[in-house]
Amino acid sequence: MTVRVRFAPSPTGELHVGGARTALFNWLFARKHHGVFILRFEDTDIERNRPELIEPILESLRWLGLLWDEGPYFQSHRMALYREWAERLLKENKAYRCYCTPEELEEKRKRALAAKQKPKYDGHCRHLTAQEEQRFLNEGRQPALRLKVPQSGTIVVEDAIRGRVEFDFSELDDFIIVRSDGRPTYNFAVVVDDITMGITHVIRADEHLNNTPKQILLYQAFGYPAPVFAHVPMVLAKDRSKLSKRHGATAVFEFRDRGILPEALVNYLARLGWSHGDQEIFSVQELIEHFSLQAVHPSAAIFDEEKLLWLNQHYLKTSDPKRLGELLRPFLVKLGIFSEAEAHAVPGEKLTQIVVLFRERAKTLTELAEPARYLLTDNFSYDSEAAQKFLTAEKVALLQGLAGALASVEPFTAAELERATRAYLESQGKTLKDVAQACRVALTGRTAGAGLFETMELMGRERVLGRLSSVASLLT
RNA sequence: GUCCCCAUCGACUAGCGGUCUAGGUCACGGCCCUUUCAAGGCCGAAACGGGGGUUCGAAUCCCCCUGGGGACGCCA
Repeated sequence: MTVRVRFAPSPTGELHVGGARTALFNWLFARKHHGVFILRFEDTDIERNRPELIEPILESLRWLGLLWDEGPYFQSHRMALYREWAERLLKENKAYRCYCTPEELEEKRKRALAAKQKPKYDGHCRHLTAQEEQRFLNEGRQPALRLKVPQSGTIVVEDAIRGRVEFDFSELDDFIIVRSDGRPTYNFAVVVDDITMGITHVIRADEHLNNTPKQILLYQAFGYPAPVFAHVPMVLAKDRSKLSKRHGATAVFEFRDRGILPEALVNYLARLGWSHGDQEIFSVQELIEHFSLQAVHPSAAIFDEEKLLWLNQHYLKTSDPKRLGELLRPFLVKLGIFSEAEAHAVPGEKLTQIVVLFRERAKTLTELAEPARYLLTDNFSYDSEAAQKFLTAEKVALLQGLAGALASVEPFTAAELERATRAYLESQGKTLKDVAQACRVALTGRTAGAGLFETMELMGRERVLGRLSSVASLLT
């Protein structure tokens, strides 16, 4: 049987890293088993739905490379189907109409909670007579539909990650499957969808484990075998609480915008809660090859940005510089270094050179783009502390002399520049160490950076000579 | 309150009864390399939550406690 899995977000927020990991596990599982990865939007909650979020979620998945084979489907387009399936349960006497109002139910729930009891529906409408129903109808009440749940017994969930999990029917109640306005509830729509879409493996977040017995009951009511369930552990913030906005970046887009590479996020997310021996770095191909639900660690995992950053740097160091250079352009704009048009006009070769020179010093594309400010423009500032420390009168004189020595270097390459610089310093009885930092500050405004001569080459003769000879103006 | 899940270094994890004086990675500390910062190399500190069992033997199996998380909606 072909493996068919689905990722089913609800369009109530951006795609966050927890959801992204769930999607990734589904995708990997599908690819590994040559199966089908289906995308489905669970948008039956008309109050909280935000249709404008659908495209960003799709774009997040595309950016991560998690392309779906089928869909996206929308539950909101499948209302007739749900109605039909609900009708069937009603006809077979497996479900019944409930005329209790949300207000009445809320009242009962509060009372139960206050009495420190588990809130459960009391079966009030389970055995209504025709006259009673008519009376409710006359009052103008719109019934919801509830599933008849056995009062006793147990139901077993065989979870691919957690093993056997047992639930007692006494924990369950006759839950609502269709709202009084005719829209299906989550548990009902999910099961109808998973059955009709032929889902073989339900890989989803841990928080749904408690819903699973209800869903299995629905499978039984419909007379279909349940799929394999796999509940993946939650992704937690540093303080062990559920990841949320107050913890900083959580949305996939935020990481993209900060200059995280998709392959780094994918690698990180895959390795969060899953492992394959001691291996840390995985290509997508390796991930597909080695992924298994059995190897998913069952406990919740804390999202560690430091490790993500380390992986990001790894991919910055090892990816094709040309590709990375092109990725830099939007960051040039975002950092205010260039206008859109200017960023577009920067020769690709320059960007590639920046990548090669700085990739070992940057953890993100943002950091990688930063040096372009002093490399490619004159609109940069000097670190006054550094200037004060390194640009002494003696050093300034030396640098001005150096400007003269470098004026006619040909070609203007790192190797030639180093030769000329060392020769000049030797003639002055100085070493490179004596002037390197001062020179760096004069050229870049800062004390940290790439190799001095490589920096000069990339900067170009005009900027180097100009900055060295005008260095006196920086004296304070 | 009830139910469910989880429990190895600060973090992610390896470990699936003896090979564990518990391994790897991130972060952290030190040293080396070095024109700075990085990168890299080497070294180091750092964990089986507690208590009972089972067993010749337990990080590994069972129970209890504790701790953390989740669910208990006409939300998903």
